[in-house]
Formats: sequence, structure tokens, C-alpha cells
Amino acid sequence: MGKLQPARGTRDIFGEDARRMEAVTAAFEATARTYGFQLLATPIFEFTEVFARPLGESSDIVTKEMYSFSDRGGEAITLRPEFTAGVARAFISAGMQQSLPVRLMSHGPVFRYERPQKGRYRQFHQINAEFIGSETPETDVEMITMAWRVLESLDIVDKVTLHLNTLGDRESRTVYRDRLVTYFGAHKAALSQDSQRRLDTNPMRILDSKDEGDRVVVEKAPPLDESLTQASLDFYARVEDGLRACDVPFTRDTRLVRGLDYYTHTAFEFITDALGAQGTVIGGGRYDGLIEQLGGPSVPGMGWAGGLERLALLLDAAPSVQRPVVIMPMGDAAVRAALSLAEDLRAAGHTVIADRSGNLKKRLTRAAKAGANHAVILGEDELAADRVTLRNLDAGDQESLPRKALTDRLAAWS
RNA sequence: GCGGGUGUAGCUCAGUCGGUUAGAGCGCCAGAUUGUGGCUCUGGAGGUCGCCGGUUCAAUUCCGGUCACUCGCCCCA
Repeated sequence: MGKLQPARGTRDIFGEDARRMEAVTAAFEATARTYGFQLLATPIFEFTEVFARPLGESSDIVTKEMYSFSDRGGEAITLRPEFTAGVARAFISAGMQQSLPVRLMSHGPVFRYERPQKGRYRQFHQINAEFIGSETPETDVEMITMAWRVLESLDIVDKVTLHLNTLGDRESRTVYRDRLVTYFGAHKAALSQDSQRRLDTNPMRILDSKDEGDRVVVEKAPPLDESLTQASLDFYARVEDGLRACDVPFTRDTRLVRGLDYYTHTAFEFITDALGAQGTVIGGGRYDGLIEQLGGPSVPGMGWAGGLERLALLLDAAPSVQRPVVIMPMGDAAVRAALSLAEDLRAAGHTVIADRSGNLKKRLTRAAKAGANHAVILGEDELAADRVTLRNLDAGDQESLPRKALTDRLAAWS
């Protein structure tokens, strides 16, 4: 095709795609609001440090996926690869620890330099929720339930499975990680190349390796629960119990882990098998160490992010457009009169499109294509009589009525 | 970053065992219907066969490279 393509891994979103994504965003905002969340819009770029520090210098995101550059002032800048770090930075910048807890929702583009696939882009979009300043397991329950409700309101909840796990508190996590390193280190030769690398960079990730040889080794790896402190076990039990109280079904998945060190306790993902390798649609967990690591106070947090594109892909059908009323003035005098008539209808809450070009036949064709329910025909005859012709495009019939009666007549239809 | 597949009209796709005018359906435009759509009929526009190079008398077709998409890995939403 032409040379004018969007840059690799980016795309133009319009029409049906745009409506799908709009629907997901709207469902998210509406649901999150009922949980007391307020909007926080952070910049789409930050000083590189904001992301590099909490994500860890050796993590994949930092080493190969960030869009980083230095600006004209020589500052190291990075396009956000996720929301949490930026939200945490905003939390610190604004001194929000004065009013704990805070419930913050965000959505917008994020950027990762990756090889694109279906449901995976270099610029993609996320919905994101962070609950900062509460360390109770019931907060985790609420956060997960909220994600569940979003999926429910989008009617895609049956396409998705909630995988749930705990990493325990920091002590548990460290113990478990050490045990894994010891165990996998002893079986290093049996591991795939990828997993041998993971042993250094991200040992817990070996647990969910897809390599068959790895799986054999993983089978006999030390079980997570043996490394958990009693407090961690209790915490997790309350999360499970709370989810049952809210009727949110879940699957315990002890291989579900988070690579980053600041994650503690609850980890969860909503996974679908409808999107190939891009199965995770919403993922999140508890991060009790993050804010401190960024140089802020020691404040616990719990959050999750959802991939807009992936969620949009799961919707059965694209939401339909608002059905407009199309007003069709014929002749110069009518064109002018139609301006104010359209304003009246809009003020009454209708979506109004004015079509001023072409013959009536053409305009009616266009109106039908635009999904209009009614056409208001305003020609010389109507103008002279101070009337309009209102055509019902679904029924195919029409009536003549006084111009002033139009708003009421249309109100009866909606 | 690694390995595989694909790239023909706005969309979905045929086709050319290398040969001169590249097709269909849908969509679009016009007409049958001077101010009345959705059905039907008739006609029309629209393609450097992704791009660059090589082989050849001749390349959309074969080969190489490149770009994009796609499947898997890595990683993640």
C-alpha cells in the first residue's frame, strides 16, 4: 500500500475500534466511580528515573522496552511504559499522604518498544486503578471485585478466568525467591536457555515457563506456601474469603508471579484464551514497597491495569452509534432556518446532523447510512407554511407538522 | 531481540505452472425515480499486484533485501 503508514506498532483508532475502546473506558470510569475513585491524569512522559528506579535496572521493560530520549534541555525522558510509577510519583509530588487513603483511576496511552502482535502494540492504552494507603486484605478484595464488575458490565466476564495468588509479605517473598534460586540453580543444566537467563534476572518467572523441559523441573520446585509466614497465609485467606463473599469466582494459581521486587501479597490476572499469547487482559497486585522506593513515605498500595485494546477485542459487538436526527434544508432560506432549528433539537438532547448538500435522494441515502432514525425536511413549501416534514426512516412514513411542534413530537419518539 | 507465515481495488479474497487488456463479492459514484433512502435493474470510477534490487527477451508471478501485518518465544495489559 502507500508509503504513509503509521509507525510500527501504532495505529489509527476510529470507527468501530474507537467505539469499542470508548465503551471499555466508559464502563471502567462508571464502575470505578461507584467505588469512590477519582480521576488522576499524569503526564505521558516522566523523567526516566521515575520508571527506571522502581522497575529495576535489569528488568525487561527498562533494558529493552522503554521509549527513552533526551529532550532539548538534556533531560532524560521516558514515555510511560505503565501507569503505576507515574501515579506513585504524582502521589508523592502532591503530598497526598496527607489524605489517606486515596483511590485514583487513570486511562490513556502507554508505550513499550516491543515486537507487535495482535493485541500488542508499541503505543497501546490502559485503564488503571490504584488504591494507595490501605493495607487490609479487604482492599484487595474490593480492587479485584471492581475489576470483575467492569468485565461484568462489558458482558465479557465469561470469557475470562481470574487467576489469583499471593507472594506473601517481603520476608516470605525473599525466602521463597532464595529457595527457588537454590533449587533451580541445582537443576540449571535441565533448564531452557531462557530460564537459565531468568535465574539471574527474574527467577520466579521460571515457574510459568512454557518450555516443556522447564515444566518438569518446575513440578518439583519447592511449593510457595511453605515459604509463607503465618501472617501472609492469614492475609491471603482473608482475600479468598472476601472474594467468596462478593461471589467473585477465582482459581488459585501458584505459578502466577510478579517479577518486580516491590510486589507483595496479592497478585492476580484476568486471563482469556481468546487472544492467543496476549491472554492477560487485566493484571495487578499489591505493592507495599513501591512508594518508598521512589523516595516517598512508606505507604502500601494496591492496583491493577487493564489493556484497552485487548478488552475491546473481547467485546462481542461494537457499540452502535448514537442515532442522529438529520435535518435537510432545501434552499438558501431553509438553510438559515435549519441552523436554529437544529440548535433547538440539540438543546432538547437529540444528536442532530445537518445535511445541506445534494438532492433529497442523496441526503436520505446518507442519513440511512449514518443510522439516523428521523429526517427533518425543511424546504420552500414547509418554510412558507412554518411547518416541517418529519420522516421516520425506520418505518418509512412521514408527517407534516408545525415547526414549533417538532421538539415535542421527537421527544415522544425517544 | 529470536523463529515461522502473509502482503493483489476502500474491505474480504480469487488468479497468473513467468507472456502482452489482473478478476469477483461487498462498498463507492451515476442513472432508471425534477423534493423522498433501505429492494431491484443498468452503467461507471477505482490497482506503480507493499517497496527496492537481481535473474530473464519478458517479473504481479522466481530469487535477495527491506517495510508492514500476523503466529509462536521473550515479556507483559
